[in-house]
Amino acid sequence: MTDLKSDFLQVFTERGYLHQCTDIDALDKAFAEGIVTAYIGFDCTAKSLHAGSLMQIMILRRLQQAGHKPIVLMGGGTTKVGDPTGRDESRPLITDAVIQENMDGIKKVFEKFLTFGDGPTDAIMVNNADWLDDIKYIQFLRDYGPHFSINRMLSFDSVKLRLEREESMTFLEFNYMILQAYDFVELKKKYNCTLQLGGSDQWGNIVNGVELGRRTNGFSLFGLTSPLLTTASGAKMGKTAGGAVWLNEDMLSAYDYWQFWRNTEDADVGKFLRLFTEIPMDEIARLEKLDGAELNEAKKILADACTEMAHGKAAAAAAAETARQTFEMGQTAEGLPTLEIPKAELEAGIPAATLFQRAGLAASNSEARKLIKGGGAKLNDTKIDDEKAVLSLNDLADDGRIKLSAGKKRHYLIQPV
RNA sequence: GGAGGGAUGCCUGAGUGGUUAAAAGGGACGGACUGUAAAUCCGUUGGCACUGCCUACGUUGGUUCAAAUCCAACUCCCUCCA
Repeated sequence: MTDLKSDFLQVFTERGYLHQCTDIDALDKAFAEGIVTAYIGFDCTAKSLHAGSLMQIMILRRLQQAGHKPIVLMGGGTTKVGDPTGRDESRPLITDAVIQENMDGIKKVFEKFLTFGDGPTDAIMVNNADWLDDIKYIQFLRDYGPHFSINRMLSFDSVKLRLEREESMTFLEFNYMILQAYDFVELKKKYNCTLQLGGSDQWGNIVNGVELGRRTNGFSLFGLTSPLLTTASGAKMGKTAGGAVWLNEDMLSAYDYWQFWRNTEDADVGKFLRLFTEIPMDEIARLEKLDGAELNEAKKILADACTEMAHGKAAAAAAAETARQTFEMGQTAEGLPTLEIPKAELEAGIPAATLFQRAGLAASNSEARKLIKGGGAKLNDTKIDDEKAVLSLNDLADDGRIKLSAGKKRHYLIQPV
């Protein structure tokens, strides 16, 4: 690989986003010469994206900062088909109404990371249902079918793995890669989009689009992928005790989001700082060299920066302060997640296990009881010994609340009203 | 259309009439040690009104004192043949 000239690709490489490119020199040239329009597709399978998609979001943000135009492609159409990539079995079919709802939720995230508008480098968001919904089947087959070889399609990982594992794959899913390829061509025609970005698992799909564009219209398109992110211990990015690390605040509080980043493994701190923050490289180099416990400072900076971007400065500061009081001072902090409960109910007495369950610290009463039995449950920072303990107004702390803790990290306030 | 194989808890996977809420591993959660890290060790891992009861081994029905285990039908998956 020759030296890169474009700002974007330099940053892209140095921060660790680069995995593969169809033609990096030509792409570099394009970036250096003018505005490049690039897109990433997102599935609408949930109401919010989670941390697993954050790298792709950051890439679009970087792209825009470097003076190029990002397109967020919502897979309103392709979600109806379902991407088989990395899937052991077919996804359940999602209805149009759910897809719409999911799209609305996902949009909110992008507004925090990108600037949308009509300007030359303003981001736009488009929905592939706009062109996929009205495809004429025979026409489509005749126009695009001849450019896809079944032999080749069977050799793609998304298909091959499924076949090897002896899992069934429907014709519906088999078509996904064709539609994604078609998306790229359509975006080129509509918006002069010449680059598709994505995770390395999307490579096959992306290459298909590049080739389809060349064969049908002689377009010169590019594909650029980023590594699939796992933590140092091999876990998939974006999962934690409570489930997925959602980016929308109504799905995961800013405090929990901050905690997620604060709990990053040592070995990942440098990588995460590069990928998920905009802290300058020399500063990151300094931070990741910190030794032992000092590295915790770097984790806080990481958590601050990430939370700021997703939830705003104020929310990030509040989350950091809550964490500081809770973990460093051992106090009961204002900003902890709080459950309100009618005073009368508490007066009558509530089993501790029930309260843990209602606060979401345990999935069921049994689980809560096991937590208490295992010595992991605390009431106002004191271990609960009796799994049948009943809480009442007598258990309120001096500030009139109850603090419940499950393990060392998960805390909840119970506020009588 | 025909022949054969299969479906077990969050996942992988053992179990082929009672001692099975179901081996083992993984994951997850909790504890100890730490630095809100990793590694390691220990414990827990279907639900509930919890020394008991209920639900569970693809679905439905049957045999039996007793079924994840035997039988029948059905559903879905896989392989081979046409």
